[in-house]
Parts: sequence; structure tokens; C-alpha cells
Amino acid sequence: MKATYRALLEHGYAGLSISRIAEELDKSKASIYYHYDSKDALLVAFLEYAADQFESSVATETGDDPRADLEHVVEKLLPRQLDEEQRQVQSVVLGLRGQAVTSEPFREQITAMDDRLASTVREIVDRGIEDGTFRDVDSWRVAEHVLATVNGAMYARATTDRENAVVAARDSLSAYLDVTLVGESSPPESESSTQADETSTQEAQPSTQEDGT
Amino acid sequence: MKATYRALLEHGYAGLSISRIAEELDKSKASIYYHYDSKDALLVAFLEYAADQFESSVATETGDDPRADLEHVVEKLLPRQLDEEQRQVQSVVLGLRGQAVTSEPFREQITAMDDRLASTVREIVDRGIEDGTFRDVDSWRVAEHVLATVNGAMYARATTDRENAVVAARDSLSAYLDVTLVGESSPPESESSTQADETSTQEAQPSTQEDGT
DNA sequence: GTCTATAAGCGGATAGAC
DNA sequence: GTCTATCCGCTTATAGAC
Repeated sequence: MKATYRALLEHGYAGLSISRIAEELDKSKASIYYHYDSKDALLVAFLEYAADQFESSVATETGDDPRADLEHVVEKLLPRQLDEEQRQVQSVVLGLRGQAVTSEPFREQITAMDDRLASTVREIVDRGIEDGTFRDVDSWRVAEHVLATVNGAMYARATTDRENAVVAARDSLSAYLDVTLVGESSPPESESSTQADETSTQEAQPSTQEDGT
Repeated sequence: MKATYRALLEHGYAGLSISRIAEELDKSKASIYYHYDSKDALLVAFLEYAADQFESSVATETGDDPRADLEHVVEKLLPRQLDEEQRQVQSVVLGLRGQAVTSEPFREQITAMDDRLASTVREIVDRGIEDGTFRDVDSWRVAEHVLATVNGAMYARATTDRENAVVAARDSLSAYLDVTLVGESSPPESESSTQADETSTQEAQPSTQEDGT
């Protein structure tokens, strides 16, 4: 599994082959077939392994401050500064996830992963509602909104060079949670000056696609 | 390009080969090499073509009601009911986007696409602020939030069986826009009963990953 | 522009020795 | 369990005829 992980990192999903895995493993191709019946079987096993890695990299203690717990989850998935190891785990998982478009078994696994993540978020929101910290919102909807935004931003981080966009989305999500769950108060930090330094890639780019405006 | 599109639809990115494209085209493999120097060159050309298709499938008239324009854009990307053709365009684009994790040229193109989309959204928000329809929010942040959520939900639609989750995220996003941009009023529709029929996949699934709770 | 034929190589997978 | 050797199919890409 670790060798597969390394091979995936180096060559991407498209470039993943038994030879490459064997190389990382420092064993022969044939030896891999002793442990797995086929490449597909190995891949299915790996997807499970990768899901575990990803989820334990996200797992977080939940305390008795729901708003902090929520922020903690978001921070785990979408840290302002992504360290190299997390970047790698995420791009591998995203690479596999892409295969779910055309592969049934992959799709099932990914669906289960998102289900678990969404439940985690929803449970935190529910707890907050019960203990009176949060307003009586539709926890399911809110959880799905959070998950979609976080996934979208992770996805952008892995497939574009729009780092600032990721941070902006994250900040806006936090502000949204404050307004929706807690009420009107804005958090200690500012409201319109956290956005780095305007050196962003999407600033001052007047849209090449349409003629309107 | 159209033959490549069809081949991609039938076999996915992993299964895309010159033979397959030639087959769709009803010409020989060699004839393709007369028009493109290499598979990579063809792929780069196709990415551009696909981006155009995608963007023109999203393009929308912008009128003088910013809130409606915004809703229109979201509806185009994340319709409540996705028709077959749109589903296909989206899964092809998503499939290509996945390659951006490991391919520089792909990454650049995808970055440009997201930049354009974000600008479109931001311009609508700016227009709304100027004409007094919207509050004086940070249009950049809001636009990135919208884009991340929409992308995340599209991504979920293409890689999971969580249809209800997509609709939930979309509804929550609309509600968020109403609150943030317009003010307190909630839209005509309900607040906690639009969520289909609870037959969703993520309901009643008590999270297998942690022991807390 | 398009074809057939073919080169050269890598992919997954197996046989059989150790 | 691991190795070497090997099979076979398919891939990208080219040569050269029409």
C-alpha cells in the first residue's frame, strides 16, 4: 500500500502500473501478483487504505464547544497553510476520486467517505443546536453546504494555482457559519482585509468569455 | 474534437487512446497523426475545445436584476435536475480536470477556467452593489465562496451517488446569498422541507470513523 | 488527407524454478 | 514469497503507398 502510494504520487493515477509499484517496493512484478489477484483488486484495497489514511488525517477530538469543533474540522481539511504531507494525501485521494466518474466500486467508496464526513459535520451542528449554542437550523443542509464548499476548495487547491481563492472561500465559509449558526456577530478577525495581498491570479482579469458587462 | 469527446465519454480518460478516437471518427489512427503531432498535442487542443463547450453551456444573459443573474449562473452549473447532455459535458470536464493534479499544461487551463468563472460571479455581485441591490460585501470573497461550493457540488454529483446532498448544498447556498447580499428576508420557498424525501444515502449513518459521540 | 503495415515498447498477467 | 522469463495485447508513433 505504501509503495502504491508513492508510485501514485510520482506518476499520478494515469501513470500507475504494477511495474512502477514493484519498483517502489523493490520487489518484482510477479511478487505483487502473489498478494493480489489483479491490478483492480490491488486498487480496491488501496482505495480503502487511502480512505483510512485520509480520514485519520482529518479525525479530530470533539470537545464541548461546537463552534470550535466545526472550525477545527474545516481547519483540518482546508488549512490556511497546507503542509507537504497533507498536500500529498489530498492529491492522491483526489486523483482516486476522479476515477469514481467511470468506476462503480470507486464511486461507492467515495460516496461512503462523503457520507461519513457529512455526518461528522452534521453531528457537531446538532450538538450545538441541542445545547443552545446554535440556532435551530437545518443541520443536514448546513452540513452539506460546508462539505461542498470544503470539497470544492480542496479540489481547487489540487487542480489549480488559485491559492488565494481557497483561502477566500474558507474565510467566507467561516463568516457564513457565524451568521447562520450563531447570529449576527462577526468573529474577532476583520471582514474585508484578510484577503492576502491582491497578488492573486484572478484579480484584474476582466473575463474573456463574454461580451456583456 | 467531437470524436475525442465521444471516446472520452465511452471509455473515460484512463481508457482514452488514439485507436478509440479513430474508431469514433471512422478514420484510421494514422490520419489523426496527420493533424496532430502527438497524443499530448491532441489532448491540449481538446482541453481548449472542452473548456469552450463548457463555458458556452454556462454562458447566460445578464440582465438588470443581479440577484436573478446570480441565481441563473448557479442554476446553469447546478441545476436541480441535470439533463443527460449536461451530465456528460460535466463528467468529461471533471475527468480532464483531474489530470490537472499531475499535468502542468492542464493545470494552467483549469486555473484560467476557474478565474473566468469567478470573475463572472464577481462582476454580477459588483453590479448589484453599485446599483444598491446588494449590501457592500467583499465581492471577491463571496464569488470564491460561490465557486467553491458550486464546484464541490458538481464534483460530488460526478463522483458520488449523493444527489440529495447536491440539492441541499445548492439550496443552502441560495439561502446564504439571500442573507449575505440582500439582508434578512428568506426567499418564497421553505426553510426546512425542501430536502426531498429522506431516502438519501447519508441519512441515519452514524459515522463509522470515530468513537466519540 | 487517408490508408495499410509495421516498429518498438509497455501494460497486465502467468509459468515454473528456487 | 520471491524471482526470472515469457506471452500477448494494445499503445504511441512512423513509413510509404495511393
